[in-house]
Amino acid sequence: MADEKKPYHHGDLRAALIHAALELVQENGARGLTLREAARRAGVSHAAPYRHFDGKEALIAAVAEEGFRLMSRSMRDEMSIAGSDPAARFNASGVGYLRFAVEHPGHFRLMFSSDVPMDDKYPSLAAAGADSFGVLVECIVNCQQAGVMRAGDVMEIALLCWSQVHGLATLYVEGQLPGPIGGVAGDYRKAMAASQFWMAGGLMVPPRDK
Amino acid sequence: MADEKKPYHHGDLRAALIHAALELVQENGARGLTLREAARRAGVSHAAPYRHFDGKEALIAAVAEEGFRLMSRSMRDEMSIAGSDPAARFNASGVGYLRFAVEHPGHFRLMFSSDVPMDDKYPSLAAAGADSFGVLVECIVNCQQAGVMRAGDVMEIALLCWSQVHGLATLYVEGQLPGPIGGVAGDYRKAMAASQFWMAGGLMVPPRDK
DNA sequence: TGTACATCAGTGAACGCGCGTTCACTGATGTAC
DNA sequence: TGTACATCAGTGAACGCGCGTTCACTGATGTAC
Repeated sequence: MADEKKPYHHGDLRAALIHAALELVQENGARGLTLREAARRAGVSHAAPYRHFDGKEALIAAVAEEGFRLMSRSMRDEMSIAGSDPAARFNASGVGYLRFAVEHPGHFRLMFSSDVPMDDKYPSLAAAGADSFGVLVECIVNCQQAGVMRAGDVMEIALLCWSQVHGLATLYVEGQLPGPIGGVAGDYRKAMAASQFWMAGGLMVPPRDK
Repeated sequence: MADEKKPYHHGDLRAALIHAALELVQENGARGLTLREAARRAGVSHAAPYRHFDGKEALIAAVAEEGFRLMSRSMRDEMSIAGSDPAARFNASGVGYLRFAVEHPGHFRLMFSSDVPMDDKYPSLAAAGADSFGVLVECIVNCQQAGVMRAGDVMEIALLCWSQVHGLATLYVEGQLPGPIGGVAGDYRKAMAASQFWMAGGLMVPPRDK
């Protein structure tokens, strides 16, 4: 890729820039993501990106959007493997979420950082995010219909489920977990199994009705 | 404060810098935190901070450390209000965590960002973080001893509890939540009540033993 | 109580740096006739 | 098939900026005698 004699036109600079941006985020966090360095890695002058993105913000938006798409895919992949049982699929969506975070920590971090613009200026980004959330909602509705999850406001339940998995993912990805529990969280299948146990009511002893 | 005739010595520049740094993070995120601007706000030349901090990293560490202390206090305050019942205190620790995040979103964000150095270079920061975590662990142990929480590896349980609350806090603080559920999460007492319900086994219908 | 001196907490100029963005430009590509 | 021309995708120099950090300095404070 670097040894080819360089043609004047890059071919797919847009994709190359997104890819480079990702590497940068992975390596040095959001601070490491600069237009100039991304251009450098794509083997192109620092002004070239402006042919494909309005500015830095637009590049970040594109990276985040791709992230949500990859995450949705990861969730759906796990769900397919899980088969048709609604509870298993619900659980699998969480596994997919965690797997994405563990495998692409930098990407994950950027997606949920305050650097991504949440304007109406990037509707396709918003759509990609909504789609990921939709996968979870769909799982919950299916569980409710199958009678394996209590009835109740779907959004509220989704918030709790999302929080659980997102919290796990965040703490792991930020490296905030001390050794022993870092290991548990890093093993996303084990972590999901544990949280599934929790979700099934395994943690607290329900208070007796008086 | 700004109208006093300025003495040559500041008085408590160290604290003033931490305070200014916090404002900056609150206003413009981690990117907005610069030594020069913090010095500016403290009414002092841009070189003065070097009398009190080794460099930017040390300032960030100090800010994060203060954050963990405030968070621990918030948790303990709620626990005191909750009284002596172990389950109530456990729940209150979560309320305190969420309250801190809701009331100091910028501080919270910084504390868990990858900008805070997690070297051994800042042992008091590590200690402050460990103390916060210790509050949670203590609550869990008390619940187990009182028989209101299942026995089991404390660290693993702590990880799950922490994830739940941290996820809620993070999603809220990052403004990632769409309108309706953003409201639920923003009301930290309501959110904790909901997640408490979950923890008590209210979400999934436990699978029947075959 | 007064004085010499060390120490401490600030100042302000200067450094080098990499950044985002703009601009006039040039090389490559595609299309109309 | 050839040619003129519009369009597109890059280049490279230049801009202004704010940053972190260093340095020699000076004003204020405290302490020993």
